[in-house]
Amino acid sequence: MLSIYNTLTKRKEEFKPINPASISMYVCGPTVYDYFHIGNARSFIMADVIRRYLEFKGFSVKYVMNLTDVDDKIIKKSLQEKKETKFISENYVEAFFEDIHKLKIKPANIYPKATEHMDDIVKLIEELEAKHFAYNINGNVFYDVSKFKDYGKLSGKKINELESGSRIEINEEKKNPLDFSLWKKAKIGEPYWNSPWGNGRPGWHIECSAMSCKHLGKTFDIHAGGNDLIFPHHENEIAQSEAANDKKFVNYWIHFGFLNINEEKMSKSLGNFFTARDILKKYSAEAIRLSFIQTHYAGPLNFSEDLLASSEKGLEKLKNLAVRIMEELNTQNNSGIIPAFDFQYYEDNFISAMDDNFNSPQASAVIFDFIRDINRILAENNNISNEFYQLIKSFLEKTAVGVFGILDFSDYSTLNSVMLEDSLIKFLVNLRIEAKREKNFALSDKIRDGLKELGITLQDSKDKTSYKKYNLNI
RNA sequence: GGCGCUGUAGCCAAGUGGUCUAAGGCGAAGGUCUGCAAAACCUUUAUUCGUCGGUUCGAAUCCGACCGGCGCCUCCA
Repeated sequence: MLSIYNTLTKRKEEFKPINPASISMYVCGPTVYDYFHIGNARSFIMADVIRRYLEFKGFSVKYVMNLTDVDDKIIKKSLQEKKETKFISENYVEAFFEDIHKLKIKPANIYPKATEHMDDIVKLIEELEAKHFAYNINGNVFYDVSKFKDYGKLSGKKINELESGSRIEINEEKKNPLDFSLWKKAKIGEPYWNSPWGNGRPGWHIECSAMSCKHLGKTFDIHAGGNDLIFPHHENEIAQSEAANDKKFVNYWIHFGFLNINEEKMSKSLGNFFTARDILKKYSAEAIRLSFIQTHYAGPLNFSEDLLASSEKGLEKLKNLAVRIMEELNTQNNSGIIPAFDFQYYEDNFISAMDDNFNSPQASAVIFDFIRDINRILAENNNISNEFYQLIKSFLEKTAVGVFGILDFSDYSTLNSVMLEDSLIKFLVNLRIEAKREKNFALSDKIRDGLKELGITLQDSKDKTSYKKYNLNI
């Protein structure tokens, strides 16, 4: 049974999909005014892991991630760089797709853009206006928070307490300081769209209500995003959607913890800001993913180069086993033994960890236990049948490859191929074996060191020499 | 001021009433194997879970106080 911690109820709840044949999941995507940072990457990767696990469980998932391409920050950037907003947003949309591809994030089914849903947005605001949840002041339309009686139910905030917080900027036009913009009147030089209230653009929250409803329906299963979106963004989405539709907006709210640098929130102003793009220049996507997977999604994550380096090392174990499997599977051995090994035990443990609110750190521990125990079996037995290697592979295919995305067997599939490069390596390896036989260790070491410089590592075992090519992804 | 999260080995990090004399990764030490390496395996590395009390047959896990760290309430994943 899969249980999920729901921010709305502050409890772990059994996951009951509206329609088990197709789970509806919406994740808040980026505002495309810059390359996304490593904190964004954490949310995107953990949402990806959740999505992959739901698919592992046999669900089909309709996964929607919005791209916010109308926004103050985009306008600001366009003024700074003296380029059209459309140019800025398109540029960073492209960069976004490049980065998530590099991070091995499965693409969403739909990436709706705000600029392509203006009709839906305008229609939603009109509905809110007709139901008296919205008011128009000189072309600026606001949501009247006082009309929505459940306001604050997600974030646990109360309207009167928020007002006394006094950190809210007073806007003369608003009836209540907490009221938020649904439609902003265009200023000179800003991009605008036509509407019943004049030329303008949508407020920040309305696009998500409009687009999620359009693509997933008035009520859908899962809505996920970073912790800081709980208030006001998600709170306001609920207010808009439920006021307009008279239906519960979302069944399960999932929120991701922050990524901190030196125990502090990463932010541009603190100067501890890293884009995913920059991190990817130095560390593999798999190491980034494993670093995140080894911390629970809801808690804070202390990010550092040490963390990535330690994940990179941990990954070696997994890769070494994968290489070995692929080598063995390239030989024909169907007559060997099949050692006793309870694959089901590991799979059951993996599932029960992930079923418990996606406890990926525990599930990753199951994979590492599996690797250790399999390596022991491989060390203790000779002449193992390919069938056994196939079973190992299929466990890893389901877990490390399928759910976590930290391994890709296709990286190793050409390892023992008949390609020229491999033939040459084999030739040198055989030359070295001859040298070793003649106790000419100076020559054998020279060959090994020479290959090492080219990124090829040799490993001797009792009866043969295998090799490993680094930088396979590059 | 309001709301919420958090403090577990050298580092990262699960576990939230008994199977915990506490998983997993990194690091460190020793060993097996090897011409030497590498890889892999084995052993060791927290009698203890911020501090002090309480509840309980039993607590890292519940309650209270205290000390420390962080976040949200304003754009933010």
